[in-house]
Amino acid sequence: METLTVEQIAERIWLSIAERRLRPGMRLKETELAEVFAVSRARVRQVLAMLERDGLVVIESHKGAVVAKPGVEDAKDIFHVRSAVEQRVLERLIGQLDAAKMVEMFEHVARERIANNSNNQREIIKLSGGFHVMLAEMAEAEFLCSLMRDLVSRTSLISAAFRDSNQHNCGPDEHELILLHLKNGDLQAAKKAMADHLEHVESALRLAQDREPPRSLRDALV
Amino acid sequence: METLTVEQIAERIWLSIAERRLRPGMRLKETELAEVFAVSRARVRQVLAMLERDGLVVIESHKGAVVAKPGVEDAKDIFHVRSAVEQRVLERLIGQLDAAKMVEMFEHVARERIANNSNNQREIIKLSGGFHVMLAEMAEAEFLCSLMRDLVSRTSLISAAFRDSNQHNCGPDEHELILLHLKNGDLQAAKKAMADHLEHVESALRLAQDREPPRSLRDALV
DNA sequence: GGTGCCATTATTGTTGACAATAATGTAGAC
DNA sequence: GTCTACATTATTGTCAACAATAATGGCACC
Repeated sequence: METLTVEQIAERIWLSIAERRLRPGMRLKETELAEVFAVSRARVRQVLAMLERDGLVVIESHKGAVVAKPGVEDAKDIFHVRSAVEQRVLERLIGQLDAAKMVEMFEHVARERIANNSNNQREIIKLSGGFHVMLAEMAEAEFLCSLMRDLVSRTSLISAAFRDSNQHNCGPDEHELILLHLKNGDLQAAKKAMADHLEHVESALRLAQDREPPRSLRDALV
Repeated sequence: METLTVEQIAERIWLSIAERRLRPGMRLKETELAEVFAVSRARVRQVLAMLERDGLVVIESHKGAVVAKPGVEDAKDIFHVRSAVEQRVLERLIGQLDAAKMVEMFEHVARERIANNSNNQREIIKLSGGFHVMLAEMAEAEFLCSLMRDLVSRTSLISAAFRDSNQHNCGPDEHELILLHLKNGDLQAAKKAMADHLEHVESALRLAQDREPPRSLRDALV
């Protein structure tokens, strides 16, 4: 059996969080993860460090890692920053588009639709986040790209923490609408569609109050 | 002698980059760093991973770490995102201010001025970047804070790469002006002052062309 | 019976040795 | 003399054992 790379393990954990199999506040013991993924603890440590930088887990010295538990304020801030960054991505993207990129983008949405129809939750999660990262990549701005990756992973966590059901909330139709406006070269319409899309995602959550039950006795008291 | 922590080493390296003692493209060998700071290679590795996430170094598999060499486009993008984020920080900050914070902020500027007068380059660099991070901290938004830290460190690198002399370019006067507007509760004026300040910093650089001489033969040819 | 203290255990943090990989230098063939 | 193939070296990647720390449970004492 091939040993998993750091990135592969990180993605697996990210997916588990997005699928709400790993809930905010849950502890991630190094030895446990090492056994599950059949790798050394050193590698698990790298993975956890990476997940921490993406805001998915928090690590306390000599205490270990737990899945991060974003508050309502965190969520609102991230959505606000994200909408600003997505606008910036579109601004840059409109000047960098060509036919090949356009095709690739529509193909991505097509894959989203297939996953949606077959109700493949894992693929749906990967692809709907991936759409926004792809836009940033095609804008060919290194920093925007890494920032978007960060924002998407944090959004996944927020979505997992505050969403009611296991249903995804980032459908292919709205993505396609953005692409259509881009294809027409209508930047303003694309930005509007993006803003609406993000607002739909945010409003699908219950950000009014912290509804999450505490994960442990400690959480209930602290 | 006390062994240095990961953060301390990272700061030392960051300072060296900001002071242009470490130039973009320079190689950072693990064993070398381990000797210099008298720590194990494992710790150096953690430091390098941290610096990579901050965009200060790039790590290639089996090749090692080199000081990042931002391009003009990178620089412009980072400044653009930064100005947007700084505006957001001020918006949040205006609602979170109290007398104690105000005092602390003016004290920070006072320290900047002292460092400026005594021409203590190291302190100047630390404090002028620290000013913006402090603002984000006082806005009490976790994500904005970590994002600002990231942006400030990337800005330091850009500044080191594109600035002509070793002179700093983020003086205390403009910082104080922002604080005065905040004290008066004039958000618009504060935002304007911040935008002007960032523009001054950016225009002090030579972003028109890549002036950096190549760091190695390879760079000159590739 | 409750409470504070100490021993035990579980978990993280650190280190040095070893393996894998890429860069460098060298010798031989043409 | 130049080029290619091979050996050497330098550097990074990986791991498993050890040390340090915090959580747990038991015991005496009040």
